[in-house]
Amino acid sequence: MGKSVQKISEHVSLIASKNTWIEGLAIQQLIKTSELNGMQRVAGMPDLHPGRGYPIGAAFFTTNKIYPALVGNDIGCGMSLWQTSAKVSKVNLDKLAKKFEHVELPLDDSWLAIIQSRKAAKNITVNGHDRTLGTIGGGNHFAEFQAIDEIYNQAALDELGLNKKHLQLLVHSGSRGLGQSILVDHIAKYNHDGLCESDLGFNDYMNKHDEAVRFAELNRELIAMRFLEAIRANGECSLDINHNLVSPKNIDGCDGWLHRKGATPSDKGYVVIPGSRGDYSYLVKPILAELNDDNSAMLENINTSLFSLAHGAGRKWQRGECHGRLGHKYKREDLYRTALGSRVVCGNKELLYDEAPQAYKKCETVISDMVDAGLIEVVAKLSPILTFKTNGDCSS
DNA sequence: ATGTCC
Repeated sequence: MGKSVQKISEHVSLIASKNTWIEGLAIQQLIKTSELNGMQRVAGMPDLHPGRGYPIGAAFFTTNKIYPALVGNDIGCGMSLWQTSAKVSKVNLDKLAKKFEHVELPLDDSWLAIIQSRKAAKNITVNGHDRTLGTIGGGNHFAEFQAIDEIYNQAALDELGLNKKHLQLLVHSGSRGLGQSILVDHIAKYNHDGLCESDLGFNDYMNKHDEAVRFAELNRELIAMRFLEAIRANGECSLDINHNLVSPKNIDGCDGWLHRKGATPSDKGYVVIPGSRGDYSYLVKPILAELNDDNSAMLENINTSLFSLAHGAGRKWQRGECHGRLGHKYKREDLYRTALGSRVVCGNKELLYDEAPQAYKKCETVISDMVDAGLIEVVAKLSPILTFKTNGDCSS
């Protein structure tokens, strides 16, 4: 179990076995970030990869101050899983792939009432970004129909109300332009110095941050609703977990702030760790310290992992270099089907290559690292059926 | 990541 937790320094750990490939630059960024003022502990997840200055796939625990730049621009980004009323056995891939022509446009006026009531219910008062509600965005964001492929813990699946016969819908998106504007405003005022709890801007950022988290949750809800509408099905949300956020947390008896950047919380119940569009995703049950207080080694792992897990398989290749690496071998048409037989809807050429399965690690290695570290139990394996990225501009 | 950078 200890083999998949690497101690990089006194307060920097990496949840990954020696065999799991992690880019050197990402480790450098992890160490650099650990040297920030007030930083108590840093934990890299097995999907750690380089970001813009700060790594992605990591959790950062500070006391007395927060670093909004560590959360990044996509405040509240996360994953939600919906069970649809549609049956897997009735899926016709050709027909299914054609049902999403309008899903990336702003929601039309027929959604106005539901948007207003859901905003009010979630205490979202910010205006000016409503046009992005219900839209997926770019990068690694997606909406993916999946089937439960293999079950390892039927009781857990029952607890979640999940049925193998039903088509599942996994949504990965965030707060779109809202989170971006909050970070840009913050950096313009405070640079990368972070904010002490006593600073005037602290509560202002945290209030805006918390609202952006709720906005991102609502965005995923509306994306799910419009995809369900597109296939004329009903659905129920099984889980919704944010992986980009900062929240108060007591760790090892110490009150502080836990920043998660591409790090899935392990203290919020069941989570889905998605593979690339050509790989399986895993529904997992985080193992809580309380359940293992008879096992000090496991407890220590849960603490050193900062109550966090990987948020995906992790990039192997940088964005932007994928077209060059794959272009000579794969034509554009080759990328609309995956090795698992699933389909891809993506109208943007660069995105099609950037998010190719080859650009990501095998999700199984990331999962087994966390199993070996005693952090999770795998509940079920989900296979992709149709991944929607964007209808996009087909000329690009 | 971004009503995206040229």
